[in-house]
Amino acid sequence: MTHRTSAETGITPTAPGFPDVSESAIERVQTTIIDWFAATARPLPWRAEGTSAWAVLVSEIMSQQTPVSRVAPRWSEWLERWPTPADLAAAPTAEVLQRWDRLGYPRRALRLQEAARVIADDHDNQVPDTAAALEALPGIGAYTAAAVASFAHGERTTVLDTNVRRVLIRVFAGRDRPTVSPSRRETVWAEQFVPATDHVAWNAGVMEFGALVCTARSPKCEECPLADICAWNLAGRPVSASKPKTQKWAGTDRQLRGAIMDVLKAAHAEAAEAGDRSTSVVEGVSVAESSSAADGSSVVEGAASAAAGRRSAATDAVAVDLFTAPTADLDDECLAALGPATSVKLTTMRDLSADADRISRLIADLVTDGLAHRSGDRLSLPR
DNA sequence: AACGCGGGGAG
DNA sequence: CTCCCAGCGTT
Repeated sequence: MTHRTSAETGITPTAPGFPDVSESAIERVQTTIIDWFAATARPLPWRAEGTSAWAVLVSEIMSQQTPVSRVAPRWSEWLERWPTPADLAAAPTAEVLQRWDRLGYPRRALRLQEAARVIADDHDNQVPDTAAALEALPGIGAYTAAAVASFAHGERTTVLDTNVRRVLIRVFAGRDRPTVSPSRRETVWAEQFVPATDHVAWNAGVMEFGALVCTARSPKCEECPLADICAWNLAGRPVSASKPKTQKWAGTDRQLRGAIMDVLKAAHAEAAEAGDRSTSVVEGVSVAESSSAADGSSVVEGAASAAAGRRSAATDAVAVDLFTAPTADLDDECLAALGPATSVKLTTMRDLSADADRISRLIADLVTDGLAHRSGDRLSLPR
């Protein structure tokens, strides 16, 4: 029996935004979602019988802000390469970032390896089985901790991702979309919807329901089994006035950081390709000042040689230069002459003209963040 | 609470 | 083009 307050007792006023909900409505929605999930759940690879808790944890980290369709291939490769936390803990970080591929937010890969080391060292290589213990690990917040505890261990937790929040807000609060991040009050409010039994099916089901039916962009209300009870639908699906402004991408620091990481990965791959097994890698990015390339021609030469890579006789290293030249100076013909690793990204950089200062700052940030390693004027993926 | 952080695919 | 995606950590 759920303890209720507010309307029934008159002691606590119903909080605006997170209204009190009747027991019958809760039970109706729970049953509908759980039945719907049993009938229509996608066969995601990490839902297969026998998936280890570690594999579930990896899937959750990879899925943070990344569509599951892009996660699946990387997830399979990771688990084949690093079947347990100890395997990942012992891996070279350069390889970890390389195999993270283009999932985005590569810092997640670093945090995942850190978590693996904590699990291997402090938890006997076993993924913690409570949300509280999981949340203490690097890169694991409230959502991921609850999800892993529920899906991998069967703990009754409140899983509150963007999908769940949207479903609950629409069905029970009649609003279009949740706020940017869940408040403490919303989290407490959401707990009442998790059933005493079948909570794993509820957690997975309501998340899946938000991903497939109650979607953000074009919700499929015509085929929604909750259409008759959904407060948002019954209210005529009002659209909230202001939405959070979208983040720019072209020309931003984030894009440039990604471009630098691309260069480092390409250099790393090229060094590996060259069979440099003993020293393992030697990659580098040297930041060249562009002031001497005002006429443009030397910029092209420099860029071309950078794309081709440069082999150092002394170390058999591959060096890649990242130039700070204005992209405007590179016409299409010149860009076509560039190698794939550098040219593609640099062409989309709007104001790379900016400055060596900017690139230097971002490189320093990457080193600080642990995404790059600096040795003299050479930059590489971290060991 | 607000911000920074990647990258891609759908509308 | 804009929006959105199984968020987290820092300020």
